[in-house]
Amino acid sequence: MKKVRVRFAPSPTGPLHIGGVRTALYNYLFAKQNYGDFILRIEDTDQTRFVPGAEEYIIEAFEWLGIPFDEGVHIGGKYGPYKQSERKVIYLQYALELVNNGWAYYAFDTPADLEQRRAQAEAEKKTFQYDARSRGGLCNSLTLTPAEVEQRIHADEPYVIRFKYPENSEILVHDLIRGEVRINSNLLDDKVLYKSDGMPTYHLANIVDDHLMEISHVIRGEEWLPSAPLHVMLYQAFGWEAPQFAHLPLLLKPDGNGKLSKRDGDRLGFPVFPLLWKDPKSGEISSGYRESGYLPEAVINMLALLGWNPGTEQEIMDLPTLVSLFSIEKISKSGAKFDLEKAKWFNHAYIQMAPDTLLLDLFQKELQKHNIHPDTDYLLKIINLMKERVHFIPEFWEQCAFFFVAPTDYDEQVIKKRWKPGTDVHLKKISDILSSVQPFNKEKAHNLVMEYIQGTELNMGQIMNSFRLSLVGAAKGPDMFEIIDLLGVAETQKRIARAIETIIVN
RNA sequence: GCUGCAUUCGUCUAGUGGUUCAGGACAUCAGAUUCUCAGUCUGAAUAUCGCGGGUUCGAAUCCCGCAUGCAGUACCA
Repeated sequence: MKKVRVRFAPSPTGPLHIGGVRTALYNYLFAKQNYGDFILRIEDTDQTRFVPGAEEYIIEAFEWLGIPFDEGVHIGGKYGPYKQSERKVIYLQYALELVNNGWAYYAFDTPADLEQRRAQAEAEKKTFQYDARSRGGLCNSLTLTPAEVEQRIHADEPYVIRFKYPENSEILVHDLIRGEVRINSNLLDDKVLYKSDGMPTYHLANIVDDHLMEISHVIRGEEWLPSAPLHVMLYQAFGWEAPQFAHLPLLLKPDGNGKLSKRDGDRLGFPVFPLLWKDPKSGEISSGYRESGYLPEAVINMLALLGWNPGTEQEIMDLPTLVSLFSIEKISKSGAKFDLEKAKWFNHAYIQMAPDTLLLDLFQKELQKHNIHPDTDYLLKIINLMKERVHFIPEFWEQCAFFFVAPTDYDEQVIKKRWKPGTDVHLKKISDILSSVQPFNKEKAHNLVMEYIQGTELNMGQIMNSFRLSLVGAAKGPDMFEIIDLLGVAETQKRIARAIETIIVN
């Protein structure tokens, strides 16, 4: 059997969309399951859309995700180069081969000419299509004499090479996900294969490269399905064996039904890109999963299940597990909406499974942003106490800040509800009780404080919440005596004193 | 407009003619965890399988039509 070789082929026109990441992931899973190769090819045949930094972004994104390539622009390989602009020289000969054997032709119509045709057709409520019916009336090597064609080319007149569809023939695309898709060639237009700027279009380049790189399976987004017949015909025209095709369903926006777009993310509060991206032209910033505090394993797991599932009830799966369970047959046919809540749940689950050393590293980076550099042991204790409450890495700061900085202001709602005249007296007493526990022991302190509260005939919630307010600044956080244990009795007493001083009840 | 693809709980989905008046997960709601918030645990509610016709003893599952949604329709990928 032929070796499985798949490719992920983005064009460097901006940051990598999360849908693209999923496409790449499915390619990777399929390749690895079949002991095949996973290749990164850059499709930069449109020079006008080139965006600096995009290629580096793509590579960095996969590094962060932990999805390695076997061959690609950044690592080379036997089938290089892996960037289409560097393969420029090879495409013309293939385009010419098609012209010579009658599968393609030169066309000299200018964009303006065609635009006019389209406008005219529209005025007549018709649609213009460059196809078997219209090509006889246009300016190309089918209507011009060979001498005229040669003369135009010699005069450096701009031209394109178009594919010549056979008239009225049924084209069959076999798709691994959708089964057989049929379309009549009359409905298709003679696509440009080779542009007047000397570059191939996607259609030509992708067929030539896939063939030369011995790609066995083309797994790509559904948006390519309409041009799949062209690709099938191209393989036929070259006399090459076509790879197998699988067209993936789209990733949809959470509200409405459209395709998930760049705008949706920041509008609805989740990233659409793996890494933060700053547009080099506009300076516009789009958030990334990495910077938003997602763990790459969680992103992969969540993405894998958006459009595929193993058919069992298992939801938490790491990369190796996904590799072993993946199958193209189980990919669903319809689009999947991104679900922020589920993503949150996955990330929380992965934070629970993450090794302390990783969490420590991530936590330290968060703290560095606030110029705080605490002791490692102290951090590890906080991580163990707090990790089950965090969904995203930045919460290690948002929810744990009070372990490093004493509160300066106190939640008004809580003051109003819990801080009554006399509260200060009780807190001072608790402060004294804490001093009496030598050495400090959280169970013992807990018992003594509870005993005291019972003696006061006061509601425990009242006292404990004002106490909490003094240490945390709000009515949230883990067990009070765990906090005291970490903060230390001296710091606790300082905070109590400060709260009493600051909070004055009328 | 034309062409193609799709259509099961709010969301992701299981299900491939019969122990399914449809199972799981997220979200939601309730209870528990005797300071808070979060988390966790337990439980509950939620889909007549887009609609209409067939085929069959029997259909979410097969066929046809319709509706809706999405994609494509560039010298972009």
